[in-house]
Amino acid sequence: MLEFAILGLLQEAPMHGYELRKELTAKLGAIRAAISYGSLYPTLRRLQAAGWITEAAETPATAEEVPALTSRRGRVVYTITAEGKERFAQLIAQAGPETYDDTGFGVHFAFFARTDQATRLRILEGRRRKIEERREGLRDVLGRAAERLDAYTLELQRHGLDACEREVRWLEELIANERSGRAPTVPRSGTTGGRGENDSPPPPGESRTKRP
Amino acid sequence: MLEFAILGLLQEAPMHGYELRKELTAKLGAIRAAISYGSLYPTLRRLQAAGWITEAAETPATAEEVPALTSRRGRVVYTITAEGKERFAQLIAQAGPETYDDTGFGVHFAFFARTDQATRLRILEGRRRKIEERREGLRDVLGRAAERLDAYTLELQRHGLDACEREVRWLEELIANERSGRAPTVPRSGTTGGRGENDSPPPPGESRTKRP
DNA sequence: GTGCGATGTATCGGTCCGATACATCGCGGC
DNA sequence: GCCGCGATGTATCGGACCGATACATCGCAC
Repeated sequence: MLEFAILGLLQEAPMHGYELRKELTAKLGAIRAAISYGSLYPTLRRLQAAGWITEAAETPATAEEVPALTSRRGRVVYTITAEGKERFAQLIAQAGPETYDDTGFGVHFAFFARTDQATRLRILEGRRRKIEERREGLRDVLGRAAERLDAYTLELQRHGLDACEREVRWLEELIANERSGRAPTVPRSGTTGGRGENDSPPPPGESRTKRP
Repeated sequence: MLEFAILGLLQEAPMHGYELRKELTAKLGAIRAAISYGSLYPTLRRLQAAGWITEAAETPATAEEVPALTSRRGRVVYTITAEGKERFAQLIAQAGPETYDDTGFGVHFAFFARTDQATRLRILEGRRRKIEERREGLRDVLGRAAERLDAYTLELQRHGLDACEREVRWLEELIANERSGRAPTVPRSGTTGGRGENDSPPPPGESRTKRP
């Protein structure tokens, strides 16, 4: 999962670890807490060993300009390689069962702009199927085993069931949009925040790269 | 987390591993997938080593009745000890930061029937605070960094923001109920499933033990 | 009689987290 | 002038948990 996210992000621009974590947090903030350095750095090491990324000490501006007096601990900038891009494409193509769990789906969705439409559709439908199964499980428990459980546990299941139904509806909208080639914008019913007129959806293009 | 859940469940009845997993899945189905044996068995080992639980080969009915012909691999039944109950109470009392993340909160909530009211309130408020923070983070990203992100990432954030707002409202209801001493039932607006008149909320008592 | 799904116990490698350590930089307050 | 403090930045270590895998029994349907 982390591997996938890193390869995805580094395609937008080379970055050093700290920056990577910040971007990752911004992009995935909806689905998981900030990722830990205890996972990030070893993963970067692993990706470098595999040849998907290269690491390079940051260039000290114009080299002569900066006096080596302070000798600041160089930031290590990571850049994705051609093999890394291939690897990313390959990871997108093979959507296994782990692609449909909460984290896996979220991460894949976050990089849908780099995913072809057929795969997007496949993933959305796989996720829907998975959530429908969870929903049925919760309905079963609430129906059959309700008397065995205390009021708090039941309330938890009801809340979970609610979330499932809501997500299925969300996915349905996204799937419908996907099929009709529209942008991934789901109509919101005023409940969200306040003003809701700042959307202006861009077309679902694949390109989104920072160019200096 | 697993330790907490196991100690909580074993207070309802002694169980063997497979059964434990099934009950755990039923009780926590709303918040996480089925737990893995790769975590369950080592954890049981650890709990036994610490003295919180005892393990015993299942008694073969009336001993003489059953012929040892088949010599079925005895199921190992785990029973919580007095120290284990103490440990559980202690784990409830000290609600650290990990009590408020998604999984931690869910597991604690599932055992609210064994938690005193003051602690319930504390945990609910801690969770609310945490979700409010996440919500603010998402609003920031959607407000400030919107133009940097693609349409899919934005849609993901919006969906997450929605979920946050919904959960905060849910928690508000639960907190209000808790303060007024009512049962943990949140009014549902028909959206859930179908019939919604089978509630009959029991009083929020602490007792819920299967007695044979 | 035989295959097959549920029941049941168990291990292993790998991913990820949380705590911790350490160093630099810029800024505001004293 | 200088001191602390929060942001920036890299890194490791132990432990929790997962997914795959292995292996054995039981009951039932075909």
